[in-house]
Amino acid sequence: MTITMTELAKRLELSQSTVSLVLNNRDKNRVRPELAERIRKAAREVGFRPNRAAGELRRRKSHAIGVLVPSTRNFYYAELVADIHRAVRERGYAPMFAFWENADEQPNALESVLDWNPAGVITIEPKWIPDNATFPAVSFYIEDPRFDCIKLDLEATVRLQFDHLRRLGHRSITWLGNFDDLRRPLIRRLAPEYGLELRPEWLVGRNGILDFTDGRLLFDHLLEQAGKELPTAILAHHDMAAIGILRRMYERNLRAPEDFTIIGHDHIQQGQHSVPSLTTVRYAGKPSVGDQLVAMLFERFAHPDAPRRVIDIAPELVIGESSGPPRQKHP
Amino acid sequence: MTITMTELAKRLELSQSTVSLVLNNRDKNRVRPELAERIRKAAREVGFRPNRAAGELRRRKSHAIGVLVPSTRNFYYAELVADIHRAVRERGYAPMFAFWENADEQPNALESVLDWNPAGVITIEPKWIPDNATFPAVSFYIEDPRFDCIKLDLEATVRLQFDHLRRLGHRSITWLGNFDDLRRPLIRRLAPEYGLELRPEWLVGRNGILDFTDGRLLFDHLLEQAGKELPTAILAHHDMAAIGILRRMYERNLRAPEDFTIIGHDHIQQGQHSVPSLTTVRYAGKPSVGDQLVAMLFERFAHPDAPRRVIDIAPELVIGESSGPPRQKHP
DNA sequence: AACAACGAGTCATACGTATGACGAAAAAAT
DNA sequence: ATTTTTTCGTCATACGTATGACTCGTTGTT
Repeated sequence: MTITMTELAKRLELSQSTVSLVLNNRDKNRVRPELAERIRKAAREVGFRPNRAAGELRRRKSHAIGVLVPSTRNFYYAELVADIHRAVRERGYAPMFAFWENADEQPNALESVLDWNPAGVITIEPKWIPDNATFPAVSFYIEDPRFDCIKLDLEATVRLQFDHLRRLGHRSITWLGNFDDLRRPLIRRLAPEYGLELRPEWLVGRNGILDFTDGRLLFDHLLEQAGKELPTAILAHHDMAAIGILRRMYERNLRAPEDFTIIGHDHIQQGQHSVPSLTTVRYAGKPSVGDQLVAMLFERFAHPDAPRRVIDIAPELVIGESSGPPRQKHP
Repeated sequence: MTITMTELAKRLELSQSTVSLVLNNRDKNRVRPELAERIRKAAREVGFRPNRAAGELRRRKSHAIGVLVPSTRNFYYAELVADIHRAVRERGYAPMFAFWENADEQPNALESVLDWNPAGVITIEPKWIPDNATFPAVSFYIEDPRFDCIKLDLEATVRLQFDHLRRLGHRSITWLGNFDDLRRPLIRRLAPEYGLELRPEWLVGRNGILDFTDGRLLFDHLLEQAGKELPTAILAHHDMAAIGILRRMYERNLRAPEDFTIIGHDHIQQGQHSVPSLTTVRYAGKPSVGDQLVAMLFERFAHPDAPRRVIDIAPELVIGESSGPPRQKHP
C-alpha cells in the first residue's frame, strides 16, 4: 500500500507498461533481459507490491473463494478448513471463510462472503443458497441439485458399523445425534437386516450443531427416557459427541466397551487420544476431502459447462478401544 | 460479478453518481427520498453487489486484515481464530489467514498475506517480521518491540501452578514442553521458591509446534531418561500435550493424579471432557483475547501515533481431576 | 425585485494496473 | 537498395466506483 508501479516506473525512467510487463512475466521479446533484471531488482529493493484491487479491477476477476462452514467447534471441520485453506492458496487464490452456528445464520454468512465477489463458493452442509446464484459452487455432505458435490457414502458407513457390531455379538443399538441427520433414517431402515434391535424409546436426538456437551446430554436423555432394557451399542453423531458420551459414562461409573460399545464418526485426532480410544469411521482417500472440494471448484472454473459431478467417498472403519463384545447381563 | 452500478444506473435512466450516492447512504439532501427508495429497490431486485476491487481502488483502502497463526492443530488457536474471524468481520473487514507449521515457513505465510495489501496484521507468536514493515500490527504471546502486543502473565501462571502443587503436598516437578518456551526458564527459576525440586535429568523437551503425539513422546522420554526417582507432578506445554501424556499413562497402566499430577495450559474444550478432566490454566477476561487483539489493531488504525501498548492477561487456575496429592511411595 | 440559500442531480476525474495497438530502430531477407 | 521481420518499448485505454465541483431550478429572505 505504499509505492505504486507508476512511481516505480518513474524512478526508473521507464513507462509503467514496461514495468508491468516485466513483473507479470510477459516480457518475452518485449523487454531486454538485462533491463528486465534491473526492473525486478528495483522492485525487490523498494519492496514493491502490486495493488490487488487495481489488478483485480483490470483483470475483471476476483481471487477470493468463499467458504461456508458450519462452526469450527466441530474439529472435523477445523481440519477440513485447514485443508481447504492450503489448497486454495496453492492456486493463488484467497479463501474467505464464514462460519454459521445455526441454520438461520447461513444467509447472513453467505451475504458476507458474497460481498467479496468471490470467484466461487464452497459450502459445507448447505441449507440455503439463493436461486439467483451466479457463481460456481461445490458442496459437501448435503447434495444440492444445482452444484457439484462431494458426498459420503452413508449407507456404506452404516453397514460398516452394523457389520462390526454384529461380528462382536451385539443385538441392539441406538443412535445419539442430530434429528435431521441423513444417517438416522438409514439406521432405522438397515438395523433389522443386521439383526439389530432399535426401539423407538431409545431414539433421542437434538437439533443444530452438536459438540461434546450434546453427547453428554443425549446420553443422559437416553438413560432417562429408555425403560429397563437398554441397547448394548451406541452410534454417536460424531467423535465429539462420542467423547462427550464417554466422559458422561465415566462420571456415571460406566465403562466402554463393557457397558456400552460406542462408535464415533469423522476420525478426529483427539478421538485416538481419548481413554478409551474411539472406534470410528473415517473418509480417507487421497487427496483429502478438502483438496477434492477445491479441485472440483477449479475444474468447474475451467469447464463451466461440463456436466454436474457428484463424488461419493467410501468410509473406512477405524477400530479403537471403545467397541467390544457386549456384556451378557446388562447392569 | 455480474451487473455493474453503471449499468444499473443506465437502466434507471440516472447517472451512476446518483446511484452511488444512494447506495452508500450519502444521499442526504442530494436525492429525493422516493427516488432513493426506487434505486434501492432496483438494486435489491437485480441483486446488485458493488465491485469490491473498484471500491477499494477508489477509496485507496483495503479491507483485509492479515492473520498469521502457527498451525490450527493447536485447538487453542482454532478457537482464537474463530474469535478473530468474528471480530474482524463485525467491523466490516475480512480476515486473511495464513498458517505456518514451522518457524521457517513464517516468511512465506507473511508474504502470502501481504500480497493482499492488508490494512493491518495480527500475528500469533511472531518469529519473523521484516524490518521494512509499514502496516500496523499487533502480536500475541511473544513481544515484538515494534508492535502493540497482548502477553500472558506467565510468571503469574507458573506461580499459580506451583502454589496449587505446594498446597497438594508436591515436592518435585518437571516440565514437558517446547525447549524455547518462555515458561521454561521461569519454571527453573521459581521452583526452589516453592520448595519444588526439578532435577536436570527430568527436563526433556522438543522443538516446533507440539500436539497430542508430542505429549506421548515426551512422557516416554521422561521415563527413559530419568533415573529411579521421578517427579510427582508434570507441567505440560499445553492441554493437547497433557491429553497425550494422560493417554500414554493409561497405556502404561499409570493413573492421574495417583501416579502423576498433570497440569495443562490453555483450557481447550476437550480438556474438560477427557478422562480424567484436566487441571489447567486459562486466560479469561472479557472480551476474549481474540476480541482484544482485533480491538487493539483498530485502535491503532484510529490513532497511528499513540504510544505503543502492551496488555498483560492474568491467568486463572481451572482445577480438574488430573491433579491431586502425591502418592507417599512412588511405584 | 434582487439575491442568497438550498434541493436535486449530473459531470468529470482519479484510484493503479494490464494489455492490445502502435512505433521506431535494428536485423534479416530478398 | 529495398522490403520484411524482429526486437524493445511506449501510448492509450478500460476496469467500476466514489466524490468534489458544478448546474439549474425552486424556495426563502430582505
